[in-house]
Amino acid sequence: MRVSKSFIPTVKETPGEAEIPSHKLMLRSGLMRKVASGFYEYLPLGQRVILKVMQIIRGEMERAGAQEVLMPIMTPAELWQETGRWQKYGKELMRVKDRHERDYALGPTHEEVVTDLVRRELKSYKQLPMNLFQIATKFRDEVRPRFGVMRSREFLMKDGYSFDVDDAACDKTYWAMFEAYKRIFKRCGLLCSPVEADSGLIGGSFTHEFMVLAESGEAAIALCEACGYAANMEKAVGVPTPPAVSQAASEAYASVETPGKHTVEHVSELLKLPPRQFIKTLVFIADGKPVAVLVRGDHEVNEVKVQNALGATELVLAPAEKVMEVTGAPVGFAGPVGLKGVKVLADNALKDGHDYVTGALAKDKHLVHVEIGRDCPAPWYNDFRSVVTGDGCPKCGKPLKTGRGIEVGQTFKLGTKYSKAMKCVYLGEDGKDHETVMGCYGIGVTRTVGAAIEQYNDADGILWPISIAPYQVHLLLLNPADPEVAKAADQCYEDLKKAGYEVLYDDRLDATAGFKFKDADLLGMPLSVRVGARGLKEGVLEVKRRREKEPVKVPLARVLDKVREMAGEEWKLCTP
RNA sequence: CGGGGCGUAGCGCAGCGGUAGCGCACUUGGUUUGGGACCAAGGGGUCGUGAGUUCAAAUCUCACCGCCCCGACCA
Repeated sequence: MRVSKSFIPTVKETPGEAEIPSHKLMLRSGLMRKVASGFYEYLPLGQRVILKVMQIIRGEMERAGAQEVLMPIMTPAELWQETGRWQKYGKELMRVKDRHERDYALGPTHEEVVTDLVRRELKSYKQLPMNLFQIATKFRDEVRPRFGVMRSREFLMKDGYSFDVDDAACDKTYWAMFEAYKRIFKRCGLLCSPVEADSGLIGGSFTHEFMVLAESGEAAIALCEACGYAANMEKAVGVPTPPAVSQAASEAYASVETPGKHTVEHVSELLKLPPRQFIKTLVFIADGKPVAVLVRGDHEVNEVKVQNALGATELVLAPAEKVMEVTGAPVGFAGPVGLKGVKVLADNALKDGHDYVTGALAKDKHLVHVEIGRDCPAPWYNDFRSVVTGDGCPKCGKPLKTGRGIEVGQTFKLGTKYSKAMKCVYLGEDGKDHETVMGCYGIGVTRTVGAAIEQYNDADGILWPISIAPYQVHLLLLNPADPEVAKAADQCYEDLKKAGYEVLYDDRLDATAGFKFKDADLLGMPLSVRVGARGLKEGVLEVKRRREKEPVKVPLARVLDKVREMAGEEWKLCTP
């Protein structure tokens, strides 16, 4: 493609609306433009990247035995009512009415639609397994769209759904999809790790999120570099650092004055005892009932874990008045000793410690030398806290790291949740009806593009992995006014195309060499070939990898070889 | 939905009661051409919308709309 004939509106200055690198660069490099908050137009370069990601996904899904279909974006309300999600999905579900006032939802995901399709066609176990996917536009009316394509209201998603005869068969499909996902992201050139994630209240199911590590990621994760364990913070388990005191206190607990000190930090300073020796007591309201959760002073309560353990549908931190009512003291002085009428949960990390400091259930007072079990009833121990840096890996014990990630895909074993609600059954060998066991598998296509940029950029622009780069080679004509140079560049363009490369040829007459270099860095094609009068005098062109600082001078006749060699290096980075 | 910020030329911004500005981009001509060239001449605006205050509003007041950030939320 000749730049002179193409629609690639690059801009020098970053539009004010963009905050994170991928968003800034997608606008600056002319990949997309915004129509309204959360809605974007993808321009030719952006669309090429999207198509490449889609092709990789298609290839791997088919390789793993899934078949592509296309379902409607607009879906009848009745289907959503069958599973209760017409209500449950809330405002995020975009709803529209047709001229007859019938309700529809613009699909945010397609479990209902695909399950309806399959139940209508599925008769016998002989038709299973069935694994269908589509790549289509999805709508989610996000409360706060942000970061460009990272959280938009309309986006491209690959969504796949599998139907199996039983749990074991579903597991097999699940792991096949899991492997396919690893290959997909690797082929896109992404460093991506599957992490265990919270599966909410759906019992017996499990799920993995595929995370691209990036500062700007919205999800917090914990990972072990030693053994590869990785989990979403909602789910991650850590081996706590040892307790401050491992010997039981010999003396009875005693009250100390701690006027105005209502945080662990402040009391810790006052008493000159480490936060690890504290019991932090938080009061929550779970489905209307107060519960107290105890964690060590250097730990934080993980609300998702508490909620799951209680089986509660709603969990909120208790307001100050409620804390007063339950503990008889203002916020900051709660403790387990003498606490009555409340269910008490304690994090496992408290189990091995002794001689704790805790709130005294009275204003400006704390207790020291507290022994759980001696001074208060033994609470319900479980994992109720979030992993912190320094915790040990639950698998290998090495230190865990915490970081942030962008969720580009998720695999989910659904079980019979939808097949039961929608009666998606098949006739088994035994002559009886059985519910299908389902899995669902999503990939945010547009988000994957953003994540790639998030992972690969520098001060000058994007560094595309070759597998998803809009073009593989960026050819720069540096002296367009010089007929010799122009001729050589034209020839090079033809040669590269003939050799099978996708070439973006900057043949513009009105742009200076410097301008073209800047554009090339911004656009980020993995390889560039520079044709200039300077080099031509010596009979050479310059070939450069975007990731390298300096170009390599190559004799005219050897340019194709050099490009092939460098392209080969780039492809290695995208090969599973 | 709560808190904060911003809407002035395509983009980035200044102006903050008295004639609408700057840089980049764009058009034309000329000189240039290896890291976002230079000179000259141009084109482009109901200052987000609507009310109000005032002799006079981009500027002050109110309402609405839009956009961005933090939070809540995210099968």
